[in-house]
Amino acid sequence: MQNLLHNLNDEQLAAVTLPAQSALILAGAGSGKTRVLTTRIAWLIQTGQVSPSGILAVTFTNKAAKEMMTRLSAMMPINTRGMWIGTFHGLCNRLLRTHYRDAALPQTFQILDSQDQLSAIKRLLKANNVDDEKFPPKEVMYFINGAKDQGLRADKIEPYNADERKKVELYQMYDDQCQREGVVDFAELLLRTYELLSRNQPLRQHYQQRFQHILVDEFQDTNDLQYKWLKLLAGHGEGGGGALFAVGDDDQSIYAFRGANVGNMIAFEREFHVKNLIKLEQNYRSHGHILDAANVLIANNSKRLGKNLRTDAGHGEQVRVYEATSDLGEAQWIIEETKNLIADGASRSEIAVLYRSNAQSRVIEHALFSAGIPYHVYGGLRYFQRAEVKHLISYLQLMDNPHNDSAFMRVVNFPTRGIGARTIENLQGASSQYGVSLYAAVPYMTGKGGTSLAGFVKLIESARFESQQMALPELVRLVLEASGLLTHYQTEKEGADRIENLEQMVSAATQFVAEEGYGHGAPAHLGPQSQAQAGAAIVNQDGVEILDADAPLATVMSPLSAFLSHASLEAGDNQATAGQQAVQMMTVHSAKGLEFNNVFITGLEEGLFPHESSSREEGGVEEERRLMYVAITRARQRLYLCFAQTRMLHGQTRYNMKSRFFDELPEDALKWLSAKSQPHWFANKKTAWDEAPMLGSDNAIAQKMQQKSSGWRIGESVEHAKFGEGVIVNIEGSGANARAQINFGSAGMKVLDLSIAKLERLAR
DNA sequence: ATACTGAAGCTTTTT
DNA sequence: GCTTCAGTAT
Repeated sequence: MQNLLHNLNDEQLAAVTLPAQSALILAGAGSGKTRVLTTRIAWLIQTGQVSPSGILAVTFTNKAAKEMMTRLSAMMPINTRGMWIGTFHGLCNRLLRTHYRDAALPQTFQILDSQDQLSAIKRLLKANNVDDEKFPPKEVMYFINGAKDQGLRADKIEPYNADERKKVELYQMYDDQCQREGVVDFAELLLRTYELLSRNQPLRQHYQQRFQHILVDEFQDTNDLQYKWLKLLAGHGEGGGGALFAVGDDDQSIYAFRGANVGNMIAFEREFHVKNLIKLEQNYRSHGHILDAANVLIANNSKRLGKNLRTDAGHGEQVRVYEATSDLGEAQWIIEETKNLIADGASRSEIAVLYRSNAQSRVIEHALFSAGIPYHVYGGLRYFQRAEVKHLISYLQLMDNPHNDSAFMRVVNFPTRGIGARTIENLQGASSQYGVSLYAAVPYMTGKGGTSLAGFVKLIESARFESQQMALPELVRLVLEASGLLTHYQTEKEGADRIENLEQMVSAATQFVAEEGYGHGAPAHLGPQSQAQAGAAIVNQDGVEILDADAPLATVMSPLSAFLSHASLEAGDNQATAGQQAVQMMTVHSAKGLEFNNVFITGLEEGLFPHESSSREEGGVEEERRLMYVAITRARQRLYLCFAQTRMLHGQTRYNMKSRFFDELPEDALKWLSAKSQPHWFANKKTAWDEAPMLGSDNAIAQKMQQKSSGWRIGESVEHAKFGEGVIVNIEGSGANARAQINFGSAGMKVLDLSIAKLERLAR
C-alpha cells in the first residue's frame, strides 16, 4: 500500500484517498489523471473498502479502458477479474445481453455502426416515399441521435412545426424498424439500458447495491443521457447507492458538437452536493513557456470552473511562430524544422503535426513525402469499416440474425448472383406487405427473382448448418469461401489488399476467442447455455430472479454474437503502418490525450482555427479556444505555431487573417520567426513553393498589375481606424478607382475605396 | 452489370 | 480541389 501512494503529489494523494462520497476531480492536462483514477481503484480494493466486483469504471474509448486495465493489473496482479471497466457502450452491451428479455431484445440483437444506421435511415425514407431533399438522411439521423442522447423517445418530443412533426414520426418509424430487425444503434445501447434499469426496480437496486464505487473518466464529455445513466446507477435520488468519482477537465471539453455537455460538471457538483472538489494543477508534461501560453490563452474563456497549471520544469524554449505566405510555404517550413529536429536527434514519432481539419493534411503530406520523411496520418478507415470486411461481417450477421435487413441488403447481391434492382424492389414490397424482414419475405417471391433469392437464403442456411459444430475461426473461414467473397476479390485487379484484410478476419477471430475466454474450439453458435449456468442466479426479496451480468461474456452470448458486437464496438486500428518511426499527423481532436516532445500547430488563421462555423454557434469560439488549449498542452518541449497568408481551400484561394489566438498568447513566451517585413509574392526572395499558387492563371497576372498600380497587394494585412485589423482579399479597378475588398474578421467583410479609406499597412 | 459522369458536399469523432 | 455517391448510358 505504501508503494501505491508513494510518489503521488498532495493533490493526487488527496484525490486517491477521498472518503466514499461523490467527488469531482478537475484534472488539468498532463496532471496524472489516469494515474489518480487507477490508483484510486487499487487503493479502495487494497484497503478492503470494496471488493473488485464493487467497482464500475467508465470510459469513452476502448483505448482508455484498456489502458486502465493494463495499469491496474500492473498494480495488483490478481484482482482485476470481476471489475467492470469499459466504455459506456461496452458496458451497456453487456447488460443488455444479460437481460435481453427484460430489455425486449432478441438474444442475438446486433449493433449498427454509424454507417449502418445511415443506410437503415435511407432505406426507411425510400420505403416510405419521403422526399430526401426535404429530409436529408443525415439530418434525420442527427435528429434521432440528438433526441436519444438526451434520453428522449419519439413520443416524448413536442414538435414545434410540421417539419419537426415529420421527423418525430420518422424517428418512431426508425425505432420500429430497428426493433423488427433486431438491431440497435449506438445511442440505443445507452437509452435501452437506461430504460431497462429505470423500469425494473429489482434489477436497478441490484446493480446500485453492487457498484459501490463508480468512476468516470473524461466526465466533461458526457452527454445528457450518459449523465442520467450514471445518476441512475449511483442511486441518485433514491437514497444512496454508489459513490460517483468523476474526473474531468472543463477546459478540455471539445465535443459539444456530438452532444457532450460540460454543464454536467456543474450539475454534478450541485446535485450530488459535492464537498470534495479537488484540482490537479501540477503539470508533469510541458515546459514553462508552453504552459504559460496555455494558461494565458484559456483565461480568455468566461465559463470556467477555474484552474491554472504549474510546472517545476524550467521555462524551456520559447514557442516558435512562423508566418508563411502560402499553405505550401507553411508545409515547406514544417519540413525544414522537422529536418532540424531530426538532425538534433529527435525521434520522428516524437514530432506531431496538428491541424484543425483533415483537409489541411494533404499539402503537408505531400511535402513530407517529397522530402522523404516517413509520416503517419491518424484517422481514416478503421479495419472493421473497410468495405470487404463489412461484407464478410454482413454474412456472419445474417447467420446469427437473418432479420438484419442492413446486412441482407449489403450482401444479397455481392458478389453478384443475378439479383437485380427490380427483384429487390419486389422483395421490399413483400416485406412491408407482410410486415416481415427481407429474409423472411423471400418465400413469398415467385418467378426468376424468387429463385435466385431462394438460392441466397439457401447459401446462408447451409453455411449455418455446416458450421454448427465449428469454432469461430473455422466458421469465418467457411463463410469466406462459401460466400464467394474470396473468389470475387481474387479475380479483381486490385483485390490483393482486400484478400489480405479478409484473411486477417480469421486471425482476428482466433485472437478474439482466446482473449475473451471462450473454451478452445467452442462452437461459434453455442449460445449461453441455460440462464442458471450463466453467472450467479440471484433471487431478490420479491422472488424475482435476477441474473447478474457478472459472468464472462462467454456465458451470456455465443462466440459469434460476441465477435460481432466486438466488430461494431471496437472498430479496430486505422494504422496499417503502426510502430514505424514516423512523424505523426492528426487533427487536434484526435490528439487529445496524447503527448509529444515536439508539436506543430498549423493553419492558425481566422476561419480555419477558430473555424468559421464556430462563430455562428453559441459558445463556439470558446470551444475553439479549448481546442487550441488542448493542442498547446500536447507539447512537452517544443511548440511551433504557424499560419499562411493565402491558402487553397475547397478549390478556392483564401486570404485569411492570422488567428485571434495569437493576440491571446503571452508575448514573452513567443518567438516570431518571420521577419517584420515578410517578403510577399513580389519580393525578390521567393521560392518556387510560394510562387506556385499564383502562376498559370491570366487572372492572377491581371490582378498583380492592378495591385501594383494601387500600391496594395492581395493578402496584405491592414489596419482601419474603425474596423480594426484586416486582410485584403481582392482588389478591383486601378488608380483612383481602385477598391479593395477587405476581411476585417469579426467586423466583417468590407469593400473600401482605396483613394478614400485610410488604411495603415500592418507589419506582422 | 458494369463503367462512366456529373453533382453535391466539405469541421471536429467515438461508440 | 478532391472525394463520394447516385444516376445514367452502354
